[in-house]
Amino acid sequence: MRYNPQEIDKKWQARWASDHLYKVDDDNGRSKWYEMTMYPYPSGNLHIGHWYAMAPSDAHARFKRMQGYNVLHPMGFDSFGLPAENAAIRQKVHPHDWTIQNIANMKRQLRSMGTIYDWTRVLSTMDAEYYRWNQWIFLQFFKNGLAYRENAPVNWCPNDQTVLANEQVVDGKCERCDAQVERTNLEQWFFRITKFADKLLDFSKLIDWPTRIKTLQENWIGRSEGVDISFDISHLGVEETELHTFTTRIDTIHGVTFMALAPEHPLIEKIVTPDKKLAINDYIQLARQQSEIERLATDREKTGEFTGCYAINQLNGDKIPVFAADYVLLSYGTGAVMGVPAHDQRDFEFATKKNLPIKVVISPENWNGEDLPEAYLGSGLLINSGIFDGISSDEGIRLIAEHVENASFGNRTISYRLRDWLISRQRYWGTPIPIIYCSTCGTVPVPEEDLPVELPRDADFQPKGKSPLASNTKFLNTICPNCGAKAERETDTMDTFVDSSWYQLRYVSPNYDKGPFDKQLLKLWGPVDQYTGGAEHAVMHLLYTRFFTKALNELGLLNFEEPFLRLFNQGTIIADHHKMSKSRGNVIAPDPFVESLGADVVRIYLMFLGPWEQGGDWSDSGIKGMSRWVNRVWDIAHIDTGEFDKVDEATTQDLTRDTHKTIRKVITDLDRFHFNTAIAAMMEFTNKLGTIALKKNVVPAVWQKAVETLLVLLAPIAPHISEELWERLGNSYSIHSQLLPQWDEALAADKMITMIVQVNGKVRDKISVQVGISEDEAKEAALNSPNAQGFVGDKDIRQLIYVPGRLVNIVV
RNA sequence: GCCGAAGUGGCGGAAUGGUAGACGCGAUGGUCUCAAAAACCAUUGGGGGCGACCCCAUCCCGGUUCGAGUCCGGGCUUCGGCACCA
Repeated sequence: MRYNPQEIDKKWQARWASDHLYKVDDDNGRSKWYEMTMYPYPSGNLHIGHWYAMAPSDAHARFKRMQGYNVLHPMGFDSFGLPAENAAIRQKVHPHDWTIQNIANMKRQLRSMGTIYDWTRVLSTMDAEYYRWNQWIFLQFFKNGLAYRENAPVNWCPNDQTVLANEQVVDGKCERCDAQVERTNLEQWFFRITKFADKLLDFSKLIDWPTRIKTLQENWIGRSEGVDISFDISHLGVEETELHTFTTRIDTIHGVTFMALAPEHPLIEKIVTPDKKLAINDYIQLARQQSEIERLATDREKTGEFTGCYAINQLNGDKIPVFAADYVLLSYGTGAVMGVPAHDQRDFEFATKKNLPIKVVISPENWNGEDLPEAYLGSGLLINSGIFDGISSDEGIRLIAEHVENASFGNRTISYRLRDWLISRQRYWGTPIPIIYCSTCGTVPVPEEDLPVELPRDADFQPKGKSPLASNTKFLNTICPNCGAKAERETDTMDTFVDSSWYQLRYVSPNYDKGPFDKQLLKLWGPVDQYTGGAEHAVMHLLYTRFFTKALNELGLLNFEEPFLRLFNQGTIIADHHKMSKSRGNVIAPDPFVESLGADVVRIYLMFLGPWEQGGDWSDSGIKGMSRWVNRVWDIAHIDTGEFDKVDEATTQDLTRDTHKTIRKVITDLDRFHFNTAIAAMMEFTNKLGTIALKKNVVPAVWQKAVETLLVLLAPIAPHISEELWERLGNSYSIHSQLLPQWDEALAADKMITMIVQVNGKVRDKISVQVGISEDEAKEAALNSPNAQGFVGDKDIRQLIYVPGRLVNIVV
């Protein structure tokens, strides 16, 4: 009887389903372990990248289960989003129907992997019973000032006819459709994530996150301490009497020779002098056509236009020309820069281009007044700085900040690169924002009891520059919940990152209808102990969900502050040394391999390819090795020990030792996601069993134990074949309800070891010695080694290095 | 430009500062077969020697150490992320 994966996979998948083997009890007396992998977008097919994320995480969750934990390892679908809407536009399929079909297919594929997902807990974000709680959370945020509406410049994708967050613009192009992004203004809903900037910088409550991800988030938040300093423009006769700018280098304030405003800065239109108006308007038009990313390109020449106006530096009375310059961003700081060409490289380039004076206020070492070839960014003694001359620039930062605060020219402040989270989408396939606009009462939140605001099935979702919901009058027209007058609904929907910002809370009680989650059950399960997923979500998803957790915590809805205590990022899988892509034609489809070789072989290969953390290189020939191994395990499990007639005590002891060594290696490796080396250890063990099977020289009971151990260790990785062989060996169902064996250090310990004999650090001999050998005995044995003696000769022995259990190094 | 990760046989990859190349793929030879496939056995970093063995070898150049793939300094290359952040 040969191993027949097609039959065995189906047999056990059906049995596990009908027995509800993976149904999770909320409280079964064991310690909880909540392990999640990032849920997929239901694009229609699980590709090998999905498998690469899910098979190892499933194996790890199974491993924890067999360690005795009560494991929750759920699965769901990120089912709102643009691809469904694009498919609807292209293929005239309703996004709902398209997504439902895809989910059905992907569920089938996920089952074919032999996963432990509890399908009674599956969630899908497009369900009204899910997104109503998006709306509910939105209302809580709104009531607590964490959601607000503002007219703001946004990235506009002309192709998708929609707004993109800065984070979703890649290389000046739309992340999803690659169209060149433009800039425009719209009324948008925001979540006030910036309020949590400092809390998000605090990683102290995390148990284990990659430093890399923490650094990325730190840089993304981009906290910098500085001074908000104002320049006097009261003489210009406009409403504003001061021009505010943020600087981290207040010590260079006396070196300001120009001001640069972002072209979109509202002040520009007001202050521009009549003779400059034409040129400025042209410049603003030009800047508007450029995406933010284009404007930020470092190799670009600095451009700008003089507004004809001057601002007054209140520290020294200098008259400073004000420019519009597109290297200044409206979205950072105050949208205005004080230009200090001598001590900032960008300002230096701008000043050079515009022939502006370069005034040195920090003296570089050994500087004797010549022109600077580039900006001097270092510290030094202040010069040309009035009463601050002669003090160090580092001290200047403190003293001048104090001075401007006392003089009411400015305030010490903290600026962040992080911007508030724009959640409005002018799209159909998403969560409607639960807001009503009334001509009398203004912006009115939908009462909680009226939730969900359901997404209507019929809508014209062809993009027309505004939300498809705006053309659905049945949806649009409503009654003001406040005064009963005719009113209109908000027609924007929410960013799908809202869905994924709290889904981990919903899995705990996916059908709960009195709130987003059952608080009691969440006390039991939350927070997530282990999260796994790709590093591409380092800043967006992971930052947003941390923000949600902290905000819900602050609103008293959660008793913890971090969503994911441990995070593991797997690498990406490539094929034949290249990134998989349709154009290259090297995309691996998992289904054919599952059909021909079985799910277990595909699972094993994905985990064997390389370290999970670093990704792996798939090759069609490599997977054959896994098939061979699994077949060898099959054969070994079928060996009849009745024929073992040359029993040898020493070999039997070796087998016991190898069994315990293998347990130790596999368990410690699986715990740390080192699947590849755990599998290698099991292969080695299999090879040893194969040799023994030929020699028939061990005690049958020890053999039996060794084979069963191998199967139990294999179970998390290859659930089907291990279950089948477990049954064939006469054990009771199910192997997946077994506990992993414990290893015994004493039994795993070697008796004889190979000791290395080195002469001057070079290996000259390998001798077999007792484990407990004393230092003196070891040294003597080393000196007596004939091989080593040949290299020592009659030279003086200067030193003998002894490393217990390892080597002796003879230094001559 | 900045930040991060990585560079080891023909290939994917193993190696608490202590036997470099575990495990697997591929290749070569053999067994089985009419033949092939599959499977199994053996060999497989390069060079030298009849041989026990010897020399060289972990991107490059230095350093620390009895001993470096591993630690330190400098450089090169690849991949990933971020990027005029005032």
